[in-house]
Amino acid sequence: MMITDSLRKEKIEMNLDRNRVVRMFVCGPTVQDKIHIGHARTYIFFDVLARYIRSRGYDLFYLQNITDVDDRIIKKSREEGISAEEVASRNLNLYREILSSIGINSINFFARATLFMDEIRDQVARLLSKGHAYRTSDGIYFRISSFPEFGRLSGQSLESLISGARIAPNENKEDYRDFVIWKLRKEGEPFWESPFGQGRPGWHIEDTAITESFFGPTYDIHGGGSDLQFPHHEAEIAIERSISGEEYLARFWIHTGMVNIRNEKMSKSLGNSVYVSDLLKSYSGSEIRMALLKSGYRSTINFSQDMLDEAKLNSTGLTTLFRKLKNSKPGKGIDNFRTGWIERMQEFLDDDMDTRGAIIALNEFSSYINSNLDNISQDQREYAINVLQWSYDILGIFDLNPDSGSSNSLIESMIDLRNSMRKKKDFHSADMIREKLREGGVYIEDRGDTTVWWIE
RNA sequence: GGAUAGGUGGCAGAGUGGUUAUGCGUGGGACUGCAGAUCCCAUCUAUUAGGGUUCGAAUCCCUACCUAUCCUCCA
Repeated sequence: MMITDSLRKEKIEMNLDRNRVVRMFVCGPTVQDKIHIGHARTYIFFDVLARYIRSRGYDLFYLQNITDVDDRIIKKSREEGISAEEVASRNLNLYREILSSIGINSINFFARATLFMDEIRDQVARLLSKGHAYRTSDGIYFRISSFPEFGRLSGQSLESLISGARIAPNENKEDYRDFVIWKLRKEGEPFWESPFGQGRPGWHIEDTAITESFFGPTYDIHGGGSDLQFPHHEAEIAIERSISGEEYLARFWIHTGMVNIRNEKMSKSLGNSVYVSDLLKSYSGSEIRMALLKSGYRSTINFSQDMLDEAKLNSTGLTTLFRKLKNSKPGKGIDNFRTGWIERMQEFLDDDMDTRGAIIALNEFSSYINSNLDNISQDQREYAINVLQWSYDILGIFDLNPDSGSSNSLIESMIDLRNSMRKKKDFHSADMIREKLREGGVYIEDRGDTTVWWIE
């Protein structure tokens, strides 16, 4: 399959190896607060990518880090009078609940940074001994001048970073572009022991320590939001390659676009964050997935209520189709029945994970089956159910509604009674039964001489 | 100022030289006792502006204007 590699800045063949584990790492959140729709966009995309790669016969290990110690978490712990560890644990639990609500089930391991202190200290020590890092009075810094390729991923040259710089000067640093890898302990902050003094890790080195301990110095896929390209992913590359001497850190770099609100990025200061937990009050996880997967993964999404409402319609349509297929009676079959729908979706996904194209193909499939629903044979019906099942497994943009049509003698007999009323043209009584069923949460639909029902 | 994406109908959003996708919306029709779902047809005189290349440009080139993201908090 083809994928746009952020480092090479072109669409290239993603040649993975079926004979060994495919290693994918995606930058997870700092567990300081609830996650917003922008996080969801990124994690839903990589969830689909992971599912798809696996469906193609690869054994993929999907690793995600969790930043569970940082300035914002510490700030929050002070505000609430509880430990930073408690803040992090609480938000991590919330995070995992939300992931499961939006159908993200592909992550093999969540690596909390604070559980990898040995590996972090070890990386700091190796960088120091190789001359890639140095001590100051407030911490240990990575020496950016020792890694000339810094800036390649984000298209920034070291020089241009000087002219556009808007960072506060720090006289402790040799060069203000240097970044911290170990922060020495400050009063009232959590700290860990280390040979270079009590303190806590800098952000960038957490991820390299985690990936090195799971995958070694190189791995296959590194993903994350495009806002992490600079400086975070640049720093990861600089750290790990300085340590390993390898030509690369990850073979493929994949970045998702931002989700904007009214044309602006979500941020705390603008107060425009849309939290997933709030959306889940009105929309299902699969509807949220539909809304986000309808755009190409690299494009900026301008979030709106309309977008979700439209996705909800799309999603419901597919759920309805699945329900009908499960309940309808087979017909004689139609000639020249069109197949190849899964292959068509695969073509889209093989071309830079075009989920939007795959959804369009799925909608066409939906129209086609709906048009022929009363005529398709048992085999054709099973094929159609397979297509939907496959789409559900990979994209997760609608629901399979397992409750519908299962045998329930009370409901069935009420429907039989209603249909005999209808035959006698006693529509008043028939409508009353329908009303009663609806009060009990049972929806029915007359299709020719059969009646389909489901529970919402 | 630098880097990177873009600017397409009422809205969202494809399309890298030659029948103007697709979804939502809107109008009409079919089906139905009704409802629901679905299907069909139509509709919205759409390509930021100005030049250029070409038989032909949304697509390639130039200029201008505009927008977003990044340039050490960030998914």
